[in-house]
Amino acid sequence: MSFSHLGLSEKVLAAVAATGYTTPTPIQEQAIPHVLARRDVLGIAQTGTGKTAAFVLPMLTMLEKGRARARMPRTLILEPTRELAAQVKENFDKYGAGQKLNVALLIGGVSFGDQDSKLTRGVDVLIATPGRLLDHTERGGLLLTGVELLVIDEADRMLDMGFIPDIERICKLVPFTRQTLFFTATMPPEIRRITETFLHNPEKVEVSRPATTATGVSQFQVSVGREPHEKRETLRRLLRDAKDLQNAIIFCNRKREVALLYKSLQKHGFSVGALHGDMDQSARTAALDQFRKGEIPLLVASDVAARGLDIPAVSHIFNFDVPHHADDYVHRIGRTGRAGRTGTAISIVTPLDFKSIAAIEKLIGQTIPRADGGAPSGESRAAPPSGESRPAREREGSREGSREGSREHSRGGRKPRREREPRRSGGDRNSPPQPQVAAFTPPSAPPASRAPSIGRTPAPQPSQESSEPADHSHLPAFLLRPVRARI
DNA sequence: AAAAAAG
Repeated sequence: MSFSHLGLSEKVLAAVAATGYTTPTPIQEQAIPHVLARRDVLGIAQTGTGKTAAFVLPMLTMLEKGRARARMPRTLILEPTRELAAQVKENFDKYGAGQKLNVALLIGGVSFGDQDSKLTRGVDVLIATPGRLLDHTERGGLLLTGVELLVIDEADRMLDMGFIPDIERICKLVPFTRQTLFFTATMPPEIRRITETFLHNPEKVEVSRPATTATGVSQFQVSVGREPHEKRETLRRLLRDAKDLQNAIIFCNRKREVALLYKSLQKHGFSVGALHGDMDQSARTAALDQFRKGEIPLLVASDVAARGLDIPAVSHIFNFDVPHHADDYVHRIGRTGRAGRTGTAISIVTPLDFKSIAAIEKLIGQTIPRADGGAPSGESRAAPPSGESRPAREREGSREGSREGSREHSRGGRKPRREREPRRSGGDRNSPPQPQVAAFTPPSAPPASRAPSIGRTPAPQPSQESSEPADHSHLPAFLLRPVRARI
């Protein structure tokens, strides 16, 4: 199976080849020919399935002919969040490098004027979030009557976010005869209804979605009391003890909590970024960039980061707060274990969260093993602590690429288990000497007094005190904030 | 109960 017989242009094939991809994903293989045949497509797929390229590549092929007129974009892509919009833009930049295509990003939080002047010059591809797009159309700087192809991405999420009325308005502004590509991860009744009005005789393309959680993701829960500081202490300990932790997204339910936890982790010396919707767009972009590049290993985030964001190599997800919606849990932990990799997802659970956890377990059809000792409900303690994710590691065999290969293996302390030193050095070869390590030694301990948690792990945990004051001594170097403060 | 998106 290769890209070459899907009907893509030479230029696009060359661009794909240049990125190193050789085999289309199922959604790409199924959708691309239909898109090129100018059919409407109903795509049921989540991010991580290669969905974005499934529309970007054929669009690039189709756009090779013709050119844009002022204020009249030829194609329009709607995304629920600014970050997703930016991510799609990057795809056009990557695959469309050889084409002199005008691609514009219309999102909130950034200069309106720049966007307007770009529209004036004419754009082939407009990628937008609904609010800012409507802002432009209402001010008259944008005409959608020339749109030949409309992409509605992450439709179910737009529904959750209350965007559907906006989408309906936008759909009235584009020609009835346009081609429409509609992507959604799920098919709730409301979404089914709008597909009937937005799409004309669509080709349905469905890829087996990991309806719940990817198989390569080891999930655990850790019980704590309800005091905020207990959760923070527990998180720090989990971060210190996690095995194979390369980077992690730490989800909170509220923006305020994101800000708070971010500050707390910073105070404790962690190299951490934050991401939520009340931050400046520039700060959002910067945080995400740094996290993607590996400059910052930890990202505290609201659910703005829960869906769709494509960060291929997230090793750990922490739910600092258990999401109240089971769906959100699935989306959050979907940020790890991507592209066949393995990952670990750990939820910090207070007594207030039992109902949510029950709902989550029901949805995903499995129980989430406890990584801690005392199960308040008087249950087992089963699982290995935190990042152990033993099954994942064994399955894995060898780590992907050498990229950051050095970081893992850092665990110390615990049982030696399977020497892998030889491979380690191999893996390090290409990476810069990484400070690191010795780190994950079972640090001078979890607040042993603190009941819950991982405290009782196989490893003998010296019971000392971890007094709130920053105790960096046991942090893996890469988790540490550089001395010279960055901002 | 909260997040996101327009200001």
